[in-house]
Amino acid sequence: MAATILIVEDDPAIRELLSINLESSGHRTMAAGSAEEAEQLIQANLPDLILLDWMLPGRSGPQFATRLRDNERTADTPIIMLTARTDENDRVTGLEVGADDYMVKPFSPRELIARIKAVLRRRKPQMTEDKVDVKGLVLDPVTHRVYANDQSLAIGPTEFRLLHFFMTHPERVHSRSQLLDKVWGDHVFVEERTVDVHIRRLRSVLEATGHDGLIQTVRGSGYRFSAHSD
Amino acid sequence: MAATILIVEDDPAIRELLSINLESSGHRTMAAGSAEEAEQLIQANLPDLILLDWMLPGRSGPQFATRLRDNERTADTPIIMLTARTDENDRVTGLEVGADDYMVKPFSPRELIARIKAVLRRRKPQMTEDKVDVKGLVLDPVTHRVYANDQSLAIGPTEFRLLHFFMTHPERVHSRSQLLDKVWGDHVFVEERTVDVHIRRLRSVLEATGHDGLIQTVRGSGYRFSAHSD
DNA sequence: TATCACTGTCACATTTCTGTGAAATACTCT
DNA sequence: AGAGTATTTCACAGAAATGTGACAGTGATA
Repeated sequence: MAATILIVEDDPAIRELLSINLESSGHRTMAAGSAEEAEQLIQANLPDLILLDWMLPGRSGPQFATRLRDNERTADTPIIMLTARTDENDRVTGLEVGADDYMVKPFSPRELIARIKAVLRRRKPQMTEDKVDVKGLVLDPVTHRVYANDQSLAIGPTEFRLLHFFMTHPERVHSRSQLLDKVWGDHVFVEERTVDVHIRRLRSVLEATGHDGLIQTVRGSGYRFSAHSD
Repeated sequence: MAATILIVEDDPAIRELLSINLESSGHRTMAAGSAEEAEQLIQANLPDLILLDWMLPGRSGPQFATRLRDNERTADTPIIMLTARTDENDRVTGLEVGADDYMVKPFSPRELIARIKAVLRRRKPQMTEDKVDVKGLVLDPVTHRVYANDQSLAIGPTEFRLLHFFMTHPERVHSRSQLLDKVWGDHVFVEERTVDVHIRRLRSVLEATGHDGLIQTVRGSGYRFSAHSD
């Protein structure tokens, strides 16, 4: 579950420490000393998770978190807040502001890694290696295979990612642009109509076993993957 | 099943004793007196297994083990903990922390060798001397030979290692860079496309008996060795 | 030294996948 | 029904990934 993690922390020593720890456990890191710097980095490359110090020069951590939440592009990027305080109120504020978790310094690298893992599992389920099974349709990220009732299906790379995203985020409507962001990656410039075509391709693969009904069109909004017949 | 074993132990006498014992049973050894020293050695040369003393100057054994587990590069290097204590709690802590086995000093060299063998068998299947057999394709690490339906195949060293790795880690998709790490060794810098060429060579050897179908291309991801026809 | 097996890399061939425009079809509302 | 969208479907050209054969360098061996 290698992820790209953005560290926002003004103390260079702590920044470096975090960076080394995370890198050594297989993540990629980006580091920023201020909110402004962080925004630039995010602009260039959207991270999978953000570690945000409570105290920042200029804008405060919670303020910045709010801003990230309000921005569509970063609205569902998980945030873990770091703070030196032990005040319970901070914890509340932190979570209110949309942080996913909260860590009090000093903390062990082990705990940090564990929390990151937990948060990613909760917020970015398609990054894990768990098998997903919906109504006899099974997708296994490890072997990179898709089975419909134990029969293996031939599926292209994009359709595989698309299906994986759908299966890990079922029962909810995804607009075409959301799908482009999540499945193609943000910063990718393709026509929205392209999504339709891949939906079509995915459906025709699933048709063989009748699983194409799982992908529903929500006219005017996008598509939904749902186990309920309608 | 000669392996490279790193001994991390602060008492020089015990270190030497272990080293002699292991060497005499065919293993290569590296020795470190502290966690820091150990890290340097690991950096230079990744061992196949680590013998880790419970008590170390500076960082404790379990702490170090945790760190090794968190680091991607050493995450699946087996660890055997050594301790003077007999306290059952330690055993639990040790295993919780990710150690593969646990030995109470003093122990017989015989027992040590046996445990090492057992752990390697469990964690590094491609290092054992067990024959692997998939669908009539038999690889024998001891004689360094490959048979397809009892007919011996001429196969080069790299193809042999590649096939061995595949056969001991079947069904799972391996990216080109993972294969380079595991088969060529980490720290080796070669083009990713080189993997393709060796896959080609391996396939053409297996073609004679139709076993080439076991090696599957997963477009966009890497290769997979699979017994399932598809 | 000559020979031989093996390796890594490259260039080119082949296969497969992708995104797009356009036409066909479906849906909604008046 | 008919106009006005929104989606589905198709075919295709360009792009990207993989397969393949050749080659030169290396080291071992005779």
